[in-house]
Amino acid sequence: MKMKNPETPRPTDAELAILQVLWSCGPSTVRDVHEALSDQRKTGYTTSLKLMQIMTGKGLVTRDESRRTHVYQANIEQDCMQQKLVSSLLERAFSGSAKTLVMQALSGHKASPEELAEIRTLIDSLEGGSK
Amino acid sequence: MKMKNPETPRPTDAELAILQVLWSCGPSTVRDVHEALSDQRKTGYTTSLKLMQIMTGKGLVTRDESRRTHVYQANIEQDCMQQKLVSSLLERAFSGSAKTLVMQALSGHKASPEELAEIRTLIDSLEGGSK
DNA sequence: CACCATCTACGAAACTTTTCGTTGACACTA
DNA sequence: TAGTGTCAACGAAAAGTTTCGTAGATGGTG
Repeated sequence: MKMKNPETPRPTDAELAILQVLWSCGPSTVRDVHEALSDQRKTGYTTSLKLMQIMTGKGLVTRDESRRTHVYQANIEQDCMQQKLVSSLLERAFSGSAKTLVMQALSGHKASPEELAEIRTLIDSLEGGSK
Repeated sequence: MKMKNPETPRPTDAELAILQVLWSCGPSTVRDVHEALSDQRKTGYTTSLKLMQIMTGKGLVTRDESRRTHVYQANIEQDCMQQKLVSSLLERAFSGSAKTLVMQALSGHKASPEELAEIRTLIDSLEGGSK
């Protein structure tokens, strides 16, 4: 077991798909994850296994090896990773302008009136807090 | 010159950095782009050249070869690419929930009151339009 | 013209990502 | 206990990305 960067790296697409499963299903075996992804990804079991081993090395996930069938879990909160990914995209494609990113997200994808109301509430609190 | 996908692929990080320069500076030579990136990227001139040649093959950029020094320009609008990237992130990391993405973007990065007001105006128009 | 600077093209090396075949260990069961 | 099935580990192949060295062409200068 080797220690790497204290900060977890940006996951690749395939790795992110696995994290999504771990976030939504909680600690899971390779078999569980592979089955959960079987409709979106038509790759073999050992591919999922290999990815999860690599992710363990990167610190993206941890695993319980106490039993023969290892149980994996995400090593970073979903919120935290989402924050990382948004920040990264913001820097790489939006020159840091959160406004532009939000406008693109809202104008390109329909959100329900309820969701829009929630966002409005957040904006209210941000404005209020900064005053 | 070979035709590829009608749809431009998602650019890599290095490619996106080059697109940023082309968007902000307009049509540019390899030399121009390389110098513009010289403080963020400490790679050689031929690396930038190679990337831009690859991007030409992918359809991300086009070039004017009529003179010895080729002039490159982005083959996709900045808005359009931003839309693609946000959509991609939305699917890969947010299960399609624009609301969650927007909330993460706004709560993690401060936007000015003016920007918040603009976003609010957009929300207003979205609510009005959907009614 | 001969030299020098700049540019494109080509190819290869290093690295990362994605994929899977094979092997050996382990557990269950007939 | 012998057979069957599942699992982790390993290595390697395939594909994509990033980097640069070198070569050849071109244009300008003395």
